[in-house]
Amino acid sequence: MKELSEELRQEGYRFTHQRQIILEEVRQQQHHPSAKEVYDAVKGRLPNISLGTVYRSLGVLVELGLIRKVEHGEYARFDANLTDHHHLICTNCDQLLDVDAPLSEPLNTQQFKARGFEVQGYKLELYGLCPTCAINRG
Amino acid sequence: MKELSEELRQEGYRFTHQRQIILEEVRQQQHHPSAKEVYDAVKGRLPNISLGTVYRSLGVLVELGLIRKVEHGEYARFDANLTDHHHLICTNCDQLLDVDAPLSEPLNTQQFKARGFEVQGYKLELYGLCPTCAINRG
DNA sequence: GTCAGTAATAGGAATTATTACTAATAATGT
DNA sequence: ACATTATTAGTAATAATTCCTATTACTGAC
Repeated sequence: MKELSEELRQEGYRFTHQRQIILEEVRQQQHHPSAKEVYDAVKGRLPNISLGTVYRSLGVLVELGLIRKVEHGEYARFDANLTDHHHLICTNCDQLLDVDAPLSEPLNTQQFKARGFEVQGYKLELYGLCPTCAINRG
Repeated sequence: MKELSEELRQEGYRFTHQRQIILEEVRQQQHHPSAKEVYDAVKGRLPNISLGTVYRSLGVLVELGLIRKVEHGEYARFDANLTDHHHLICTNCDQLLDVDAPLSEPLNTQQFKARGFEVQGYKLELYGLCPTCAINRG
């Protein structure tokens, strides 16, 4: 895996301590943290970090493709899991979970060509019960 | 199709003039209007309508399943097209368009059961070029 | 139709995620 | 080390959405 410093410099960005810590903290969180949650986590290591810096850094990291931004509900969440996976929003407990498996049959994006659409990618969001709620509710 | 008044009463809501007009206006818009755009359109017919009423009514209509809420970007958009369809966000012109065709091969939601997920539904968002931009950019 | 009960509304204030602004700081190339 | 300039901390501004309250107007019962 390429170094963060290299990735940043390649795009004309500077490699700062804040950006390194922020990326580390997003990678450490099991769930998908919001900007505020990243901010709180980083504050333990950089007490003077500002929320604006967190937002800006997260934006840069998304742009570099080092993390993914998941827009759901009232605030954005950030995801350092770059493997091909989908998200499930539990209709019972409202958690956002990784479904660590791509589709068993990859989506054929060519099927939309006949209608004039040139599909480059897609985002699949699943709704239903997470494993815990599925057991508890039968 | 069941009447709006009946749908509302069935869930304990009242049938108001505002709610009827709001539903009509969302149905009339070709694109996917934001709450503010619905508000502006309704204001032509009900000059004293308040933005809060629009938000509350849209929420009720979503709850009744008469319209769909599409969360994308900085504000929510509303969609009265209830047919099985997906949305494409054009990476060139940033428009949100209907792709009036479900998948040629329906998504098999059972494939996630082995991992403990009880999938009830899904939302597919496509990224790429809309027909107009696809032609202009080759 | 009239009336009482109460959900819904208009209008405006409050909330809150995110972005913008600015002087001070620190990463970078030489 | 030094000059350049992107980045930061701190704070103010923005904007979508929700909340609050007195007033209005649906609704069901008579």
